Amino acid sequence: MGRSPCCCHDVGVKKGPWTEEEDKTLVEHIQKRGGHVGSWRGLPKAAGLNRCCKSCRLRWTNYLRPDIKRGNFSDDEERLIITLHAGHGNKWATIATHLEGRTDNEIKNHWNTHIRKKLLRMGVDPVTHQQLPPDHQLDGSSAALLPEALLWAAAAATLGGLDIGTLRQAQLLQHLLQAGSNNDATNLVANLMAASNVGLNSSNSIVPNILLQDKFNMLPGTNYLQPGYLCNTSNFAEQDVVQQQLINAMSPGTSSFAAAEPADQLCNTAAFTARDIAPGIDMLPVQEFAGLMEPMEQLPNLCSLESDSFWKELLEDGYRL
DNA sequence: AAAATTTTCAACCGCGAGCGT
DNA sequence: CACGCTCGCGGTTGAAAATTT
Repeated sequence: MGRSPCCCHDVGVKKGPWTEEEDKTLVEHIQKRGGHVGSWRGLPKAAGLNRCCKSCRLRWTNYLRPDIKRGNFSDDEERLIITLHAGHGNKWATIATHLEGRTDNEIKNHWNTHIRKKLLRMGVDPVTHQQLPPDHQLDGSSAALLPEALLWAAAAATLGGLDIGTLRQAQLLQHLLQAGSNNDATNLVANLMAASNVGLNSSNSIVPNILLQDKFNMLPGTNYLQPGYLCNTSNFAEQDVVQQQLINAMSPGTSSFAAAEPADQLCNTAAFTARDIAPGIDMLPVQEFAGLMEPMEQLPNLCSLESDSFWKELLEDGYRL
C-alpha cells in the first residue's frame, strides 16, 4: 500500500483566513528549523496547527516568508511583468523568479486586477500582446465619444507602437545618415527610438531598452516590440518633443528627412499624432542619435524610469478627465 | 447616510509532474 | 510497472474594502 492521503480532506481541518496566533505558530515552527520546512505534510501536526498542509505552505510562501516585499508594484516591476508575460504567458511562478520578493500569487492578482485592464484601455490584447482591432480597443467604446484625454492616450500609445520593421528602417536610415550630418533627422530617429523604448545593442541591432539593462536574457519567441505598452516616455510633454520633431521633419523645405522613403514609413505610424495634436510646449534638448550606436544602459531624459509616470498620467488621470 | 455595485486579494480547489512504495 | 502521495502551479472564489449611486 502507498502512504496515507493528504490532510486536506480531513473533517474538522480549519479553512479560511488565518489568525495572528496561527501565523505566529507557523512562523515560529519554521524558524526553529532554520527556515527549512522539510515535509509540508507533517508540518501541521508537528507545529500544532489544525490546518491542511497545503494551506500552511500557501500561507508561508505567499504571506509569511520573511523575504516577501509588500506594497504597490513600481512602474519598473509592471513593465517587467508585461514583458515577461509576453514571453511566458500565464507562467506566474516563472515570472515571479524575475521579481525579487514578489510571489506568483501576488503577480497573478496584480495582473488580473490592474495590468490587464490598463492594457485593454490602451488597445492591447493582454493575452496575445497584439494591438486590438480598432473596434475592440478601449473597452469597445467609440473613439468619437471618448474624452480628449483618452485620445491623447491612444495617440501616445500609437507613437510608441512602432513595429520592428519600422525600427529596422530607422536603423537603416541612421546608417545612411552617418555619411552626412543632418541633425534634424538624427534627432528625430533618436526620439522615435526613445519613444518606443528601444536602443541599440553592441551589434547595432535594435532591441528593447529593458534588454540592455542586464536584468534578464532574451526570452525565446518573444516579440518585445509590441504596440503601445513598451512606450516609455515619461509624460505627454516628452511625447510632444517627438511630435514636434515629426512635424518639423514632415514640413516641406525644413528637412531632407521628409523626402526619404523610409522616413515616410517611419512617420506614418505617428501621423495621427502629428496631425491632430498641437504641440504646446517648448522644445527640449534631445539625445544625439550617434551616441546610441554605443552599448547603452538607458536613454536619459526621455526614458527616465525614476520619473516615469507613464501609467499614471497616460491612463489614470487622463482617462478619468 | 445607506444601499448597491465594483474592486481587491487572500485563500481554496483541482490538476499534473515527479517521485516513493 | 502500477498505484498513490507530495508538491507546486494556475484558475477561481468569496469576503472585505472601496467606490458609486
